[in-house]
Order: sequence, then C-alpha cells, then structure tokens
Amino acid sequence: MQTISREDYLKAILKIEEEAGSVSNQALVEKLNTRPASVTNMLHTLAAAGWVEHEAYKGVCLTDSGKDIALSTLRKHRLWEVFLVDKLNFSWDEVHQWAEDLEHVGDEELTNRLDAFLGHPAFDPHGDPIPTAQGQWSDGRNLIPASKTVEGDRIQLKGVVDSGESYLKHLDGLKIELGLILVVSKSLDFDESKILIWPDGSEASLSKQTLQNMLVEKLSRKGKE
Amino acid sequence: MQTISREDYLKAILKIEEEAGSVSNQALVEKLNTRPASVTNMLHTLAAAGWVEHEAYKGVCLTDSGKDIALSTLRKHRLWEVFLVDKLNFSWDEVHQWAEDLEHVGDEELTNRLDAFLGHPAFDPHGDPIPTAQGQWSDGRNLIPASKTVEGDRIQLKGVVDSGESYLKHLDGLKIELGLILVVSKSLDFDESKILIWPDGSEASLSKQTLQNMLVEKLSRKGKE
DNA sequence: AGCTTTTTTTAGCCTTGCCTAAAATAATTT
DNA sequence: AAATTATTTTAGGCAAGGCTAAAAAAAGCT
Ligand SMILES: [Mn+2]
Ligand SMILES: [Mn+2]
Ligand SMILES: [Mn+2]
Ligand SMILES: [Mn+2]
Repeated sequence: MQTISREDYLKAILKIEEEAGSVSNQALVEKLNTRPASVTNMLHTLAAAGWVEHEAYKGVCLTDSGKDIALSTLRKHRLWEVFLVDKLNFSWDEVHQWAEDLEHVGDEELTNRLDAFLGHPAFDPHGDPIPTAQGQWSDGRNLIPASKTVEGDRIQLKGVVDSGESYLKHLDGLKIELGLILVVSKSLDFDESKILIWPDGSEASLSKQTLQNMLVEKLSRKGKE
Repeated sequence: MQTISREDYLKAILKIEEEAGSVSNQALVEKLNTRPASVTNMLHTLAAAGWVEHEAYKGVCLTDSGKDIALSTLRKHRLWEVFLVDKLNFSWDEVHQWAEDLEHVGDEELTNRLDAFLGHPAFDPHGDPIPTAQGQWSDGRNLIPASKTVEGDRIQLKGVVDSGESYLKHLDGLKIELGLILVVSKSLDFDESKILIWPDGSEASLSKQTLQNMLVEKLSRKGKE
C-alpha cells in the first residue's frame, strides 16, 4: 500500500536513476536527508511490495510498477507546482515545499482534471518536464548549462539544474527568470565567469557556479524573436 | 505539534460542539469511525498540547488555541472543496474525500491565496459557511429544513444537513442541486412527504427523510426572482 | 438501593517509519 | 595482500496512532 514516505522514496529513486544511472543507499540518504538504516529498512518494504529490486550491498532499481508510482507522483508534484505559480501567484522558489505534500493527494482522475485546468502544461515552474498521464516524460529539448556558452551567444533560460530555494532566490535577485533571453557579452577565462546582457540593455557578471546551474537553449544570434 | 490526525480530531470536536453542545467520546468514535480507546488516547495528546480541556469521564471542550486550529482546518477543507467543484468540475458528492486530505496542506498564506483565487467564497459546495481568515463563521442565514414548509411555499435549496455521499447522490438523481428553486405543491399528512414543482414544471414527490435534510430559504411566494 | 447497561479508561499489543550504535561487507590505499 | 576507509546491514529503541480485551465509572432501571 502506498504511503507518503514510500512515494517519496520511489520518486527519489527515479530521480537518482535518471541523473546517476545507479542508485546507492548513500544517494538516498542524501536526497531524503535521512539515515542509512532508515534507507535499508524502507528498501526492504519497497522490495516486499514489488516496487524495487534490491540485493543486499548491491543497490536498488525500480520495477515497472514502482516506476509507475514514481512517475505519477512526480507528475502530481509538478502539476501542483504549476498551479501554485500560475494560479496562486507564488514564486518558483516557494512552491516546492507545498508540492511535496500535495503530490500525495488525489487520484489519477483528480490529477488529470488538474492537468486540464492548467492547460496541459509540458514543464513545471523550474523548467522540468511533466510526465504525461501515460508516464511519458522524454524531454525532447537539448539544453546546455550556460557555462558552456561563448561570447556572442543569444541564450534563453529554460531550466535549472539545482532547484533548491537558495539558488532560485539568487536568480531572483539577479532578475533572472525562466524564459529570459540573455546575450553573452564576455567570457572571462580566469574564473570562468561571464558578463551577460539583459533585454533592457543592462549587464551583469555571473559566476561559474551560477552559470553551471542555468540550463539554456541557444537561439539564433541575431533574430528579433 | 499539529498532525493530520490531530487536526481531524479538533475539527470533529468543533463540529460536535456546534451541533450537540457537548462532546462525548462516543460522539467522536462515531464521527471519526474509530474505537473508544483511540479517542481517550488522542484526547490526552490534545490536552497535553493545550488544545482541549479534558477531565476523565467528563467530556472534552476546545481551548481558544484548539478552536483556532479547528477553524483553520475547516476553512481549508471548505475552500478546497470549492476549488474542486468550481475549478476542476467535480460534483459535490465527490469532493469531500479529497478535501479531507487537502485541508492538511499549506499554511495561512497559501489558504488566503486560494481564498482570493476562488473569489472569497462565503459557502462551500454543500452550502456550509466558510470561516474567514479571522476565524469568523457566523452563518447569518436562517435556513429551515424543507420538511417544515407548507403548500404554496416557494423555496430555494441553500444547504444540506447530511452531506454524505449517498444523500448527495440521491439528490443528484432527483435533479436537485444547491440554488434550485422549488414550489411546494402538496403536503401529504399521512407520511409527511411532499410534492414539489421544479422550475421546468415537472413534479416529484419527496420523502420526509429527504426533506428533513434539505436546508432551504423561503422566498416570496409570487416574485419571478 | 441494587442491578444492568453504556461509556470511558487502562493495559497491552501492533504497524509505520524514524533513530543510534555496532557489525558486516565492499572499496580504496599503501 | 593487508590495512584503512566507506557503505550497508543488523540489532535494538522510540514515538505516533491505531487496535482488542478487560476494568472502572457513570447512567438508567426496577
Ligand atoms: Mn512528498
Ligand atoms: Mn519543480
Ligand atoms: Mn482530514
Ligand atoms: Mn463541505
């Protein structure tokens, strides 16, 4: 039977699988901010339910049914985030905490109605793709970290690597939001920082770390669009 | 610290206080569908938190802080019900189960934004008043059960006594919904049933039990409005 | 008043999910 | 290869919130 904690674990396993290929207990300890013994314990529960395959000391991976639950939970999380930003006017750095609760409410029917109400959004407020009702969530886009751009590039912010509150607030402070178009004015070799130009003509220097976490799309270099 | 279960108990105590004056353990057993020992247990927890006053074998009542929590939870419950009906197009008999979960999500800020988004509704989909952010929820209306109407009365359905799924579905089947205006065509003494006339001219007979659970407002007897 | 029934509490147990500490295993160094 | 370090598991607890069964108290009856 699904519980809040079990759904959170499955979602965490899914994300670690995506970004690291294999899932160690240690990775779950960090992602879920818990203790190794708790992880081992929960993996036994999840394995008994048939949602993961787990061999002691070897690691864990999702089964098909486990992946279904994880994707459905992730879908709900991201749809609720869209709701909170689009309808309740929260900013992108405030919504994760509530979505972490809301994702455990409702069934497929409710989720699909929410999806329709929101206009079937493809991405959440952090630029992350929203799995479909059928569990598809191939991204399609080819995003690169802003740190890999060169002078003269026109880029549009489409996502973030780190969607933690502190990084998002940092971007807020720089007047950087999803969809913003910037031009790379200068690349400083020395500390890998770059000077960017805002649409209003203002300029600012962004650190390597800030740039690495910005996922951007390269636009044609001159077009007005 | 607040938990889902504690909020549910406080809300149940509030409602029983309203409708019965005093709150027995037995009443909580029935309202929350649990066992007497569980109630005693939780009342100790709530008393220790300072949310209720409880004397063994004497009963329980809310403290000011307990009432605050109960009202806030009830407010959230009813606002989410409005959301589900008005925005996601659920029917009034489907929303309670989800509101029972949603009421435990979010803080005051989120609730107030939801309230604003919904246009500060005064009543939920079952006609129950929604407490304000300041914890006011005096009804103001003077509703009577439809069983107390007489031939010739023009009445408008404004609420229900029993908002359980089966009764609401029963009303659905009769094409009776909140706001509907009916005229009392005949009162049958023998079984206390009545024949009602719908706006489209159709008629139907409603049983005493059905009528007792309909809360209506008497309208002027001839006006078009 | 004395007996019976209902209500409430106590006692004891269970499940979920978390924890620490210690033991076992795997991975890295030297 | 042996020693050290890191990871994972086991063992043993704990808190919340359920449960049943039995005891205690209150209420209702004769
Ligand atoms: Mn969560
Ligand atoms: Mn997100
Ligand atoms: Mn609830
Ligand atoms: Mn309601």
